[in-house]
Amino acid sequence: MSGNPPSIVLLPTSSSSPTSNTSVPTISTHPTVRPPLILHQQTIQSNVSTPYKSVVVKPYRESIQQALTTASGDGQPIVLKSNDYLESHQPNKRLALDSSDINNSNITFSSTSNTLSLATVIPQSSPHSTLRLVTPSTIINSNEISTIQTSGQQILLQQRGNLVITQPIVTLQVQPDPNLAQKENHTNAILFPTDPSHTNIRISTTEHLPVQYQRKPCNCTKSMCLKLYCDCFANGLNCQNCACLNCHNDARHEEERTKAINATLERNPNAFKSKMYKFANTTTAQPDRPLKGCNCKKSSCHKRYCECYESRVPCTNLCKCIGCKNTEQSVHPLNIGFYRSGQPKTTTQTPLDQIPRTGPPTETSIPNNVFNMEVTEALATCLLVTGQQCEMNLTSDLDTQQTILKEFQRCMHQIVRSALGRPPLPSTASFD
DNA sequence: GAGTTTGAAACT
DNA sequence: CAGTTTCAAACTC
Repeated sequence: MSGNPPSIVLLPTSSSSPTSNTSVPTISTHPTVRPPLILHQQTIQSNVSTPYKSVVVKPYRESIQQALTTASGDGQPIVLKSNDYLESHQPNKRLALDSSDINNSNITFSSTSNTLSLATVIPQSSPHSTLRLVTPSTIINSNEISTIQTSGQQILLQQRGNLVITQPIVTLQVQPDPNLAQKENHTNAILFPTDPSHTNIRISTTEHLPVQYQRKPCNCTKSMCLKLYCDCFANGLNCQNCACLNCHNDARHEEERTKAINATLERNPNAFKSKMYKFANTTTAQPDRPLKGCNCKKSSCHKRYCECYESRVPCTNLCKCIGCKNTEQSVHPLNIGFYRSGQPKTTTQTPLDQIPRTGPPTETSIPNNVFNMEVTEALATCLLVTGQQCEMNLTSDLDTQQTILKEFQRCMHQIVRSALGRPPLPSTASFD
């Protein structure tokens, strides 16, 4: 590690002042006693969809100790006290930092011997501190700029040890080393052999994610992926595993990328926001999620050329389309705003919650055609999403099964009540 | 896989 | 603001 004090360089982002000049503001942090880290954990929206790299965990206590030690800017090691409370190890827990963490200079990081760690101290009134490891100690290849790419956001460890956060939201997924799982269950104080193969960053894929959570690689040839033509860029993401040519939408062209972001925002302050977002039951524009109508002429808004159609939202009076067939009636309510970013679905609202009540109620019988393809697909979607949420919440297999079964039960009740024309039961589903 | 169509974004 | 051009994705064959 060089003699330079650690510093955090915050590049302008879409959520920071878009009109600020393009020079890079630098915020230096010099933690003295303990890393002045306050992280708030936030629920990750289910539109988190992009590939991320994961890191392998060292034993928890050791990693925290290393993080705290190396994070000390004044060279004084911070030693874990016996009464410091270590948050239980949650290997796949997703934590998010946002720009306020940076702006308040309450993020710190450690980098020494090519390792990167982040730890948090959660202030409490008691004399105990709660320590949370954000990233485990991770060996970084010092020969090149190393990047932890997470959900399209990234933390960039430059060779001098500066930390560049290029997006306001940074999510990190920490993947447990299967070899460690048993040891850590036994005790988190066992030292882990410093085998680099266990600590190198490795890339995981999103193949296990449902299709709607996967990001399609772009194929740009002329825009350098620095125009809104590029879907990656438009979504505020760096290109990754794309087939684009002459791509500048990556960490190596951060300066250009930042300029492009600023230029785009100057032209269109609503760039990088979901355009078609709407809540399922309202057409009211949300304050920072403007509705935008389509302008289709030939597709009848029934092709994916139409952004409304692709977003599975019916066209509204904001649209200027001609010959529109993408109406409230033609868009199945199960699909309304469900798949795309800015999902309206809350943890208590699923596609099945949106099933319209059909037909006149009969007391005990339901129509034969209740289980049509759409209902079946919606049911499958609910169960799939439930499973996905469990996965993201690190729910155990057993609990996942139970949760899915409960969701199935709830869906069946919902379907039957819908078929009988009865109001839906208040949903109590929660996957926190 | 190549060529065409489409509509959003960019440009004038 | 309107018209035109550029672009990348969707679509067709």
